[in-house]
Amino acid sequence: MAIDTRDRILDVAERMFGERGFAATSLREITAEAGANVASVNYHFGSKEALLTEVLERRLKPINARRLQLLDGVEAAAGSGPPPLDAVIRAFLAPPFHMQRVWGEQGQGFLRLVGRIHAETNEEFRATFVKQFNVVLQRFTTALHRALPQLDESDLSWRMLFMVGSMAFTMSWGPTLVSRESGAARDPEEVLESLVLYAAAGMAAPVPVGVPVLATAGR
Amino acid sequence: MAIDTRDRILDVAERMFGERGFAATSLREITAEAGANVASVNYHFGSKEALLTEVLERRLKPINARRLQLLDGVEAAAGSGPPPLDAVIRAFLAPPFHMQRVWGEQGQGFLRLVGRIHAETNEEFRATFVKQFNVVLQRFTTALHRALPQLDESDLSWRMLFMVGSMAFTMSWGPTLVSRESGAARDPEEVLESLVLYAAAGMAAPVPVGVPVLATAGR
DNA sequence: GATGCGTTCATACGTATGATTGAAACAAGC
DNA sequence: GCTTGTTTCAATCATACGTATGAACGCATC
Repeated sequence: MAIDTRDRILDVAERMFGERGFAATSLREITAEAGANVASVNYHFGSKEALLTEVLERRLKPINARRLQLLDGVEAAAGSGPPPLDAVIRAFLAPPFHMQRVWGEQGQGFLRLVGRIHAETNEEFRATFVKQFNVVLQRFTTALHRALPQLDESDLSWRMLFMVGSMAFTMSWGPTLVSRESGAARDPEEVLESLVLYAAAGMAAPVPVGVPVLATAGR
Repeated sequence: MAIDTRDRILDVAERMFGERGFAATSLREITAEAGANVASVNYHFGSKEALLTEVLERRLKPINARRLQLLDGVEAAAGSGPPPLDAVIRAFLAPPFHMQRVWGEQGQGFLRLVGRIHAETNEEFRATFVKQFNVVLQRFTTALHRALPQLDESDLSWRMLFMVGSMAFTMSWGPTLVSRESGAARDPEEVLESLVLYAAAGMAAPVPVGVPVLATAGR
């Protein structure tokens, strides 16, 4: 075999988890396709869940690191003023799309998995996943708040949820769409730019009119 | 028991599929909680997959019917002119949020399931799901195209993907977020309005400038 | 060429799964 | 009160699962 058993397992698991989901993929399928023994997963990773964690971390760490790096650049360029909205958004959205190109076909499987991971596994695992994400989220929340001072905390949180949703969904379904409708096919970079444009406009949408109800005494 | 075994199974399955996912939920767990025998699922529905189909259709049919009904109203009001963008978007997004109120807590479980279903099950099942959705998608694509004539077909498709992504993600994660950060908590109707505002702005974002390839992706 | 160590292997364990069966319980019509 | 059709039940099926075990292998180092 060309590469390490451990890496082959990671690659195959990444793709299969992305295609069928975590629970629906058996270790036997993974190891069979990876040309390894069933026991090798438990030898190298300890358990199926630990394998998933490893699959995610392998890709997620550099992505999140890159996000922070890009944000650093954006904030440095902005000096003491508010950072440009689209630059902040691009710093957040670009890394996964770029990795897609760097990692090739393998990376694509991972993106689908990330799109899925939000929906799969149990609550505690989601918590682990979110935790890893928390530093990034914190930094970008602050930056976006500076770029959009007219939004209150609640509006900003929801709009970030919307943005992440678009991203996750695009990662998970984009490949399917591209392969089906040739009309909509485009380069990942183009999709990224479309998404940045869309998200920036959505983020900058007018503040919701102060609905009279407003029983939120807490603020 | 108060109601039919069949309905009890549907209710429990809806909630459990939403909470843990399809593959990770066993028929035994469902029937145990529903106070029914394991065999009852196969008696009433034929298989586990058929149960999922039934769970989805029960809620999805009225939602999609309502979407088309609302769109009819919007288009009738617009006469021969282009329909207002936010009205079209609201016609699409409102039904699931309204049903959430009508159906109460049960409906919430369903929304999470819908948010998930995009990511779960095999490809063929996704196809079935999409097919049911196709008429709705077609109608709304046309309407949006009339509201946004400056967008070409490809841009429109991608932006609709972004919009559906926000919606699905919000359905799946909204409840979790609301329960965690009390600061972000709000009425489903308010969330809907935020989402409509966000999506309308994103949809109406300026057409992407025709960038020539622009290979300088990462600064 | 023996030793030690990281890796891979065939194989088995106990459990859980979705599905099926045939009998029992039930309700309704006559 | 028997009949008929529907629904529920306990029990069982074959299969698949994640994990564990201990022996074999590859290959350095001595």
